[in-house]
Amino acid sequence: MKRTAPAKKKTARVTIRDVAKDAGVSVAAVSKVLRDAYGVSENLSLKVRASMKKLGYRPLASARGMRGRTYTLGLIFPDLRNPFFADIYAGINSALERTQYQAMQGVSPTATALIEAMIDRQMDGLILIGPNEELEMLIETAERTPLVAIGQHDSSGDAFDTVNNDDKLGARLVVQHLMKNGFRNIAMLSVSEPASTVVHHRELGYCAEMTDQQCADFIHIVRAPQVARDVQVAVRRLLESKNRPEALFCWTDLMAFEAISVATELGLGIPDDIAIVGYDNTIFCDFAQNALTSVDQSGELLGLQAARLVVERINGRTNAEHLVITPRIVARNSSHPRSPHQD
DNA sequence: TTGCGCCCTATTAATAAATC
DNA sequence: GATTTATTAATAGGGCGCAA
Repeated sequence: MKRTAPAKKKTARVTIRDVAKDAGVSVAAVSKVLRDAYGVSENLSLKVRASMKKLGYRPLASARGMRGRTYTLGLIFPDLRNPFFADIYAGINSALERTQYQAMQGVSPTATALIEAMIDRQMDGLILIGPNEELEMLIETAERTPLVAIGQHDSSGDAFDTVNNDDKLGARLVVQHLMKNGFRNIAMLSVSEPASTVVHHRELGYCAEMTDQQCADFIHIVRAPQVARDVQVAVRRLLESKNRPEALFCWTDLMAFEAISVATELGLGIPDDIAIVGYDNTIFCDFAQNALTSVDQSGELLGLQAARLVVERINGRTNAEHLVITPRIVARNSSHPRSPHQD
């Protein structure tokens, strides 16, 4: 029995053809208006835009993708809990505001599957934030799609662009600041897994400055998995130990807040019993109960530059740019000089 | 099951038409 | 005649229908 052919699905979607017909111009003319391409009169542009508005036309990303552009960027964040990533996101958004590009986000500590998914969906370029992938893998990805990494210090050659803050300098600034305020026995709270190049650089900076300040004997790095419970256990052990440090440099604000919480629970005064410094200068540093000294690495600027670079890559730039932003310390109560009547 | 050809939608190179 | 503006035809990757 002959099966009746299914009725041809009538696409409700308005296409460039419908717009062209309505405006009385060619589809190519509409395409040019869409892309702000050269060779379109003001008059024609107005006509086309009026028709697009009237018909509610939206360009179809997949169809644009066939010709090489979807005007979509993929952002991959390692997690959503750290408010620092919101600063980066704000920067990316403000850079894209005046462009046709839209950013789509994904969240995964191991970006590999998400990278594939975004390439499958024909994203024009990717911005990876704090990627933990092997350098090899990043380079291989960069061969397939324009790529910019924020927070990746390994030398990538020309394969992809990087945007970083000077993490070694940031850590040095912390040590210098604490020394200036009278703290010499400074421990560092770091992360064990996954160990990104960012963590590594902060540890290097901490060690280098401690050595330069003749305090190499005090160098003490505590590494905990980036899980609230594990951090609390590690901090508690450190603060309860016989040779408790005078100050604790935490590799992110998020860890510093954990440290503040544990210190408070133990009845320790901040900064008289233990000074605490974070990194990222996230909004919660300003809250009175935290008053956390931190390093500002301007997440917004990092995001803004990354977005600019990836669009440049998409437009054909092949040589790499490696931007480094200078961090600055923002002092608050958590690291003020200790009260004079302390021993 | 395989393979051909068409369709989907938007862009672009080549070309034609309009304007100064 | 030169320059600007708009059109036509070719094209992209993958899904789908149809014939072999």
